[in-house]
Amino acid sequence: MRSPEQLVERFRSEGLKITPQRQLLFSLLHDNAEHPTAEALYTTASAQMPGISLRTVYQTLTDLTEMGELSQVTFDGGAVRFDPNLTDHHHAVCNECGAIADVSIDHLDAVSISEPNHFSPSSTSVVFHGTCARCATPTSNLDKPTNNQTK
Amino acid sequence: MRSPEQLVERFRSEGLKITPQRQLLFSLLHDNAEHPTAEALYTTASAQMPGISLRTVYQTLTDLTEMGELSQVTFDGGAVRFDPNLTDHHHAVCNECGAIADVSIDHLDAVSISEPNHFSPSSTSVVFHGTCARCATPTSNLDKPTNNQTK
DNA sequence: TTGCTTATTCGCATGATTTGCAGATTAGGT
DNA sequence: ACCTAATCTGCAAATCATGCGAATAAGCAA
Repeated sequence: MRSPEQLVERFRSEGLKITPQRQLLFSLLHDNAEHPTAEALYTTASAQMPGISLRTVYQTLTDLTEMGELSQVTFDGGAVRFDPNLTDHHHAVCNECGAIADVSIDHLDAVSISEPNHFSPSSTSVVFHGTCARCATPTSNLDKPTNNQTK
Repeated sequence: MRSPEQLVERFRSEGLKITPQRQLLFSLLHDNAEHPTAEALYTTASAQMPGISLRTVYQTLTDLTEMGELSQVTFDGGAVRFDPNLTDHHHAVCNECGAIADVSIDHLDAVSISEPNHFSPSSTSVVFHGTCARCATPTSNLDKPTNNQTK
């Protein structure tokens, strides 16, 4: 996703209005690597802007997705999560705390479908499930984030 | 998933009852490579057994999943789909018709996470999006299945 | 076969997530 | 300051899934 400033420019140039709700969401999403759900963003946004509507959060997220500024991802059937990272990347989901990390992958080009089934892939996504560094460390469990997994 | 006969044995040995509803679902799931949703199974089951409850379908699917006879998969935030294929495999989703094919993958072991982020993956799943053989063929579009994608 | 016990089925209510709709509000230009 | 279209908001409703209690039936024993 572009910077809040660039998004303001883009919205202006497309005749869309710059509202405080949108600006807040721009800033909450900027460089956000937490893959938040709409509810999570709503909670955070509400703290800074009491009265903002969940409906508006959904609307803005949908708009940004349609503009290609966000992508949506879901893991294991939970709620949709929003990802402002537009670079080519994949995800690692921690089974313990539910954290989702962006990861780059080497040698993905080596992966191929075994059977000659004539499927023409246009994109490939990889999801790792496992244990994140924080949860793997036996010491200082106090620092562990609570489980954010939806399902 | 095991054969319906083997499942009957397993259920018996665990003190579970063999009901006609369960037997029907065993047969509908056996060798089923369509990755059906609970609703889809309910529709098919209802044709053969009018009056069967959607609740029972969900219940049986959950039971089989907890027994390790089925796995659940979701793509792009749609409804949960059930997969009786217990072998190590991945999926190819057709963007046109929504069909989901099981695929085996070569050289998956070559894939690795680039960053030294200390994430310990216990499993890796790959999903290809693209065009299936049937939809890629310009001729005989009449044979094309209708779009089954949920979202 | 009859009857008993308990698992199972069924239908409805409920929960979670997301979208549709319509009226109130406001950004941005005149 | 005023206008108008875009936006926000709250609520209803759609979709998918699960909890719960009453009715039913499978499997066993006599």
